[in-house]
Amino acid sequence: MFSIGALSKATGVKVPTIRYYEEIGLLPPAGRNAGNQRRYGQDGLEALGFIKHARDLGFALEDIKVLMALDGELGEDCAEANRIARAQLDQVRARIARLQQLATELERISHLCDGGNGGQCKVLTALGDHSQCAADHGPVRGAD
Amino acid sequence: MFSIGALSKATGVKVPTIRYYEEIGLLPPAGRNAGNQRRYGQDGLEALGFIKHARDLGFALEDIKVLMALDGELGEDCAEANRIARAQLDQVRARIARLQQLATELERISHLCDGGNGGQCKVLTALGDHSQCAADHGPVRGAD
DNA sequence: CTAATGTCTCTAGTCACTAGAGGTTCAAGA
DNA sequence: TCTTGAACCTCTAGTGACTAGAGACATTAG
Repeated sequence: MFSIGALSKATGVKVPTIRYYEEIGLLPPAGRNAGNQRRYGQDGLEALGFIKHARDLGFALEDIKVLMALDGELGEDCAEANRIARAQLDQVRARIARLQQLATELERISHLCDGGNGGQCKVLTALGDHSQCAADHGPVRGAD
Repeated sequence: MFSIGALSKATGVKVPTIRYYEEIGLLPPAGRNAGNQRRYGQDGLEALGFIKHARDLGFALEDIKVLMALDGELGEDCAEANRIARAQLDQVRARIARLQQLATELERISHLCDGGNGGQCKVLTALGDHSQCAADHGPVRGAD
């Protein structure tokens, strides 16, 4: 039996985060001891480990909820799990492409300063003027 | 003179977002017409354009605030602007590296399903078990 | 003049946590 | 057994960068 602190150490997930996961229904409500403190068994450890790893891979909590539900189903729907994983992969690839454009653009802007300051900051000018951009970078939004 | 809607169209920043920028002090409070509606001039257009472009490049609103303050200073502190731009570039590069590891890991997990389902979903197993991972990917956190 | 669209303020919701207050329980040492 | 300090409890509020909606007022085209 683990306390919440022991579970936290074992998984690397912070204590308030574990409570938060329980609150939003991602983790089933933990059993309590006589003093109302949470106690976890092996299944709790495994569930939180799953969540942690999936989060590290960039999955949204909603996706993780679906994946965990699949895990409990008869036959474990591999197709659906794979679909979610591939969708996540697509997102990650898209984000990489996007960030690479930004890196290129930022490098360009950054080099404008290398030659010194001719009365006006070219970095600020470049940041203000999209039309100077080589590529048509759009916005990057969304989490990890 | 632009209305807030016209400014929105001109810059691609949504109307509530413009009001939000004003609220947090990123944009100076707009002048109002007789009916209490915001009216913007060329300077408003330029300021919002600057913000939009910087946001597209991934800068945080706080950084943008600093950059805009620099822009108004005598001599325009190029060194400081450049420092912020380079810091942003470093962040972007780090995020790219991180995401590339994740993509590799997700590809591996995703391929586990290609051979069909032998009674247990290997995707779910792989997601649950970090020890199967080739690289030691950590968490990816933080916005763009 | 009327109807439709635009704008106003205000509140609350999003995501995935994080921080802090104020109180209770546990575990180890004296 | 007592004490102390760490760990735990619940609850509220804050983060960043918006987004959504309600209900009211303003503008504009026909």
